[in-house]
Amino acid sequence: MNQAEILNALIADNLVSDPKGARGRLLKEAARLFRDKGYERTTVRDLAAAVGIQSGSLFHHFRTKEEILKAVMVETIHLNTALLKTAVERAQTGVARLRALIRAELESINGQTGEAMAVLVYEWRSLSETSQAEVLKLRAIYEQVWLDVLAALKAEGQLSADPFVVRRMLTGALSWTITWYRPEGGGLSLDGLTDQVMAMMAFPR
Amino acid sequence: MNQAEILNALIADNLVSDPKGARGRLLKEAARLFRDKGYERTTVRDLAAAVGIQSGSLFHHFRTKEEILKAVMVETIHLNTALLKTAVERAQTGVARLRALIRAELESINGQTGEAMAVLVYEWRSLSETSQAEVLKLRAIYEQVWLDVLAALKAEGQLSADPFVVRRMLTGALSWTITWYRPEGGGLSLDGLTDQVMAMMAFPR
DNA sequence: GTCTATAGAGAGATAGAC
DNA sequence: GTCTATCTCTCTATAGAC
Repeated sequence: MNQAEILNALIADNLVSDPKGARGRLLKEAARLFRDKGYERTTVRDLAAAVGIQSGSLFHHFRTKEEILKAVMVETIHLNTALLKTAVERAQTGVARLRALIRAELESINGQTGEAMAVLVYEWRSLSETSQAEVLKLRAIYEQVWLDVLAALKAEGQLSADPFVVRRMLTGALSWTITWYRPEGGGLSLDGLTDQVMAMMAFPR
Repeated sequence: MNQAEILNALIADNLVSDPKGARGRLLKEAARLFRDKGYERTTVRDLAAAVGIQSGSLFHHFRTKEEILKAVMVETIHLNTALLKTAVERAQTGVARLRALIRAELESINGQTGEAMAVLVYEWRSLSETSQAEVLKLRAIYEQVWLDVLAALKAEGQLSADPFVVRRMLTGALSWTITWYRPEGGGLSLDGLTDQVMAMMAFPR
């Protein structure tokens, strides 16, 4: 399954909105605005204008502004969990699986769906506590993919640090790339960036 | 110079407000509130209540709410640059200097001044562009301390990845600890956490 | 499903008394 | 230097016409 096929399967299962529909288009624009200006500084008027309607019309699709934020986050996790699982299945060795995860997460953050991933990380506090709990449940599935790979590496003796700590450090390091890495810049490619991360990490020999 | 002496020297130079004075107390509370609720969700009424005055009285000390955010950031950089420089001066080898920097930054983030460091990282977008430029100049001094140590390590052949990329990855990884690391928890100490970061990193042998 | 119009709440900031 | 009182603006959300 390639990226487009994964997306289509998720749309068919109603886990992700069709980006061609009204809801999908709004969520895409919302993710971009939330990332650029932050959730609090983005007004419902901004959101409506981005899809060419009046602010009152938004509330036909979503009951509250916060519901939009939550939808962005939920759909982002569904999509990226699917992408992550596919990436890890293809790799054959422990180290290759780790590399595949790093590559996939860098792509999620800096690729087309990157706005939404950044929102997930940096707008967490703007979500109500009940919504946070809901999104956290979905996020746990995503995190488990990472932890399984890291725990296997540790068991093989390829990793000396604690898998939980390693994952958390990588979460911070990889999500932070959105603030400085510019894939268009011609300099470092996503593969090159992945190489750099792997080169930083210790694998006992 | 220990931590208290460094702070006193900065207060004497008017680079950091005395935490016993009105301005210093407000900035301390502001940092805590901005970290917990975010800058946008913290009202001037919240800020005033935290130091026991009415919201109108705030504007005798600061012209705008944003000026408070900027002051938090500026004083935080001054303090932590001084702490970082002191930490690196004490270490004797390249790897020891890197360890000292990691330890110092983890302490800045998770110690007493941690709220302010988190504000610096996560509320950046709330600062006006002109203020951003000003704070960025100060931040560059802090970053240069890191880059000098990493470049020396690279020259020694102790580091295979690019120093700029390594620093950025560490920025993300270390600042992210504020979201999950709980020093009081009894589990991992700051030294233990530093060990984990060092254990993750590759130093060619 | 989108429009216009607006309700209702809360925000940052100001003015003048003390 | 802090108070009370309040101005003005902007925000989210609602109501009802089309």
